[in-house]
Amino acid sequence: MKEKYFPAEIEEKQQQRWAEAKVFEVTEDPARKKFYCLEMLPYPSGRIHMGHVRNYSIGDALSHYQRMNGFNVLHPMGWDAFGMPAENAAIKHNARPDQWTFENIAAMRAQLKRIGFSYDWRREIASCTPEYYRWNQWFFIQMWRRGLLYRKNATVNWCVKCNTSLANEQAEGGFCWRHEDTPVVQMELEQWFIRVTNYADELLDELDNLEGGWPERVLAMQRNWIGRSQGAEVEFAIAGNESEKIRIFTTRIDTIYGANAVIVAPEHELIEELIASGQASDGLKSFVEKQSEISREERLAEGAEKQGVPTGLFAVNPFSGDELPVWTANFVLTGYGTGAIMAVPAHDERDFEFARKYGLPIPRVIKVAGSDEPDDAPVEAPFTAKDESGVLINSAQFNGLTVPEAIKIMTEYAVQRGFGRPQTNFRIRDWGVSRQRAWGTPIPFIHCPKCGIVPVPEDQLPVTLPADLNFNTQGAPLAEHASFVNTTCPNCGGAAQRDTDTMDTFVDSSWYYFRYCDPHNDELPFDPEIAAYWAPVDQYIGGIEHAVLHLIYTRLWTKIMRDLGLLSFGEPVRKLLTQGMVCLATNRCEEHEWLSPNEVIDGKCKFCERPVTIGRVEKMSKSKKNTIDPDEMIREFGSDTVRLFMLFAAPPEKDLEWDDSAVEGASRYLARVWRIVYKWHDKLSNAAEGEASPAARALRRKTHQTIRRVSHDIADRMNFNTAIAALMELTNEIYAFDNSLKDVSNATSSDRFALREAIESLVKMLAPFTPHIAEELWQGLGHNEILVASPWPQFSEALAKEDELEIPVQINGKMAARVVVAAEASNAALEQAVLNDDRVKAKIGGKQIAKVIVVPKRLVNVVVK
RNA sequence: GGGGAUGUGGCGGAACUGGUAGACGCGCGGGUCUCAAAAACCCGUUACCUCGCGGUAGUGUGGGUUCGAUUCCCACCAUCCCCACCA
Repeated sequence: MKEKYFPAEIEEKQQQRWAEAKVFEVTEDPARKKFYCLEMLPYPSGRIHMGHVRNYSIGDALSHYQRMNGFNVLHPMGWDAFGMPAENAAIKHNARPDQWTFENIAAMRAQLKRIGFSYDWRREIASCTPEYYRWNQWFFIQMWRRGLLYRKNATVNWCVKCNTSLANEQAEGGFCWRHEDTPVVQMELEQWFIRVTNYADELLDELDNLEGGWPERVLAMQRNWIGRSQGAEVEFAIAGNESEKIRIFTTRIDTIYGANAVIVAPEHELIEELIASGQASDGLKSFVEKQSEISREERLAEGAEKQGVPTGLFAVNPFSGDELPVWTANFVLTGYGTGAIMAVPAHDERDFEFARKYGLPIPRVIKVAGSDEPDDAPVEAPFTAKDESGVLINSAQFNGLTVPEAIKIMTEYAVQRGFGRPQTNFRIRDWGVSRQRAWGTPIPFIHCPKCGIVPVPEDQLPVTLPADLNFNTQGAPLAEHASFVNTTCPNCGGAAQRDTDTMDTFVDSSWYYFRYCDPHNDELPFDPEIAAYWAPVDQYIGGIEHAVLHLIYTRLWTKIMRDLGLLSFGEPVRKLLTQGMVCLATNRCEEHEWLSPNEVIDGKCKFCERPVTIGRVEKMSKSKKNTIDPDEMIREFGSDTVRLFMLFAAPPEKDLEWDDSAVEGASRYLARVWRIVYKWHDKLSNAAEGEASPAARALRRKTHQTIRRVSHDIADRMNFNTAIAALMELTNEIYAFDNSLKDVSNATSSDRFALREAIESLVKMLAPFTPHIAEELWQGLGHNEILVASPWPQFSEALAKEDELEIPVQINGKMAARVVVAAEASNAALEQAVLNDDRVKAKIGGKQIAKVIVVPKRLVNVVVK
């Protein structure tokens, strides 16, 4: 063992030992408990960044801990390898996207191996390989057969930069998820869709079961996104043409006697008919035209002012028989519900605003239960409560019912009379999965002029991407590749054409971690029996940005796989941790804009010496140049130091600010551990438990308390920061003990026993966080077995127990004194000790003791008057 | 507008189910060692008053519950995130 800590020398050496011993390679073993620890797979952009390092350091710490605790730990890594950057590289540098991608993968894999994460590399997958994406195609065909995949002409989100359509989830607030400055435009296109709505109820309801294992905000975001709303559809006949109906959706059928209008979206088919048949007024035509011209963002940006025009038609309220004017207005949306509503101004904010603006009547039909306000009192503000506080008035035979009763009874009434029915609507839509890109999974269908859409026979999968695509084209490279497109129909044998869309890359990541379970299977995506052993994932770790993207898709896909008979469960992830971002302050120079940390010298710009403005602490990003390169840090300090810093500086779910001094602190700590182990490593043999000095007993107590605390902090809370703090405390105790001995030769056998126990426990417990130095020190202590495959230390309650306790004493809840008592002292003895204490007596003085509250082993509060 | 989260020293953060607020680390100050410096080791570090013993205040703000509140309840303020004319 060397005297000084040189990370570069030991890290590679220990990585080789692990690789040779295959300690991270696992197979199914029904006799052992499994633990599946998963980190979100990266896109192979070319370089690992600090966000990755943090994510994988968290997962690695947990994996090591569970492995040392006897679990059969599956800890894999792979590449989400399809997507736009490869295509952009192909266009820009005339490269091949597959070559570009595989070069990046090689570079990043080498980086991950240098950091020494405990992956089973035999299970590595890349989603751009035919061995992988063939199963995407297989899934599509299974889904097609079950009606879960379909094709329809639809208005889709289109990003002009990506030059492709996007799912709703990828068009956040009207902007492309990859180009935050690029508004999404709407486009008519025939597309492939996955029938998410079949699973909407289940996707929502099962979120309740994830409570406790998933962060509350992710659950809230998913609930929000799925957006279930229960109500009813009601048909209003058009006056004078009773065979024609307008179907409206409402969650408040109880307010229907208060409707003053029916309002349809400007895109509603009724409007189209009116325009087509020449019945539309000029005002209506120009209004509709204007609405179609302005984009979604412009509509929202215009301050959301409500605008509408009457259509000239009237509709009959099926409950009251009233004829209501039919309007069209900008705030009624096509694509949600039926694209038509009834307006009830007295009980809806929007309808109230609209009625005021256009001078429509505002009849009230609900009032506060028990109020003696007259039923025809003018409405000052809409009354929208949907609970028992509202009672129906002005509603014929339904008067007197509470709102919830009325909703139920009036819906039933509508069903009986045949003009309505209960209806549940969702905000979530079917998933548009076609992309007009070339670097993705080809959609395995053939368009035959005679037979229509025909799936590629399963024994002809995969449909592979041609290697010689031409990316320097205005159009779609796949569609222009004649030998790819032109084929024969598997059904009739006639000439036919392949589908030229590719799949959304979120398909790839929807099921990849099941493939890790059985990565080389060439008959199925995975063997259901093998998956049944490893899955579901016990702990998943990744960024919050996937809360409503990947994490909804993968829950959906799991349910589909269950229905295909591949799985026996529908929720893929037991526990989810959304780790915080890695942040750094930005620097800005007037002349040279964003500056990287090493372009700032003494607060001045390196290039022009102008003073630099320090900006906000933000997520590390290339564009703002506030990044720290993991490779540089690891070269300077070693992988262990970088990991230790990241795990110690903040709890995993919080944002982490990079701090050079704190990194040095982490490095200093490891050197400090090294020195004390070096000092004793060859002097701890022949130690016996024997009669221990008080100091040795105290050290043993600290050791066992630390084992208890660290185990709890990792396993039950994933609070690595406090676990590491506990290890630092133990280290300080070891130093104090070492100092108290003055000289190595003073140590008795039992002193050395206590020291050995403390030092060996410390080294073992460092293994999850800083595996290389721990492994090296373990060897230095004379152990031949591999530490990261050795058992976690166990603590003894008896040794962890304190002999004496220092009990705080309060007088009327304020801190007054401390008394030392035996740990076993009874409540009565404790109370007696407190009341006999001179300081306590003095503080009580002449006051009378009203009562004494004794919290065993914790505190005594004397209440005086 | 609806929903979710966060708020503790100079800084990152501790405080388990209501029980000694500030663990651990960074930074800062002091000491030991040294010709000197670095490193290392040791001590101190919420604020205010006090030479010291000690005292007072203190976990965004204002209330409440309790013997006792960073922790529970109510209202408010600030910051961040998600959804948003969704009927």
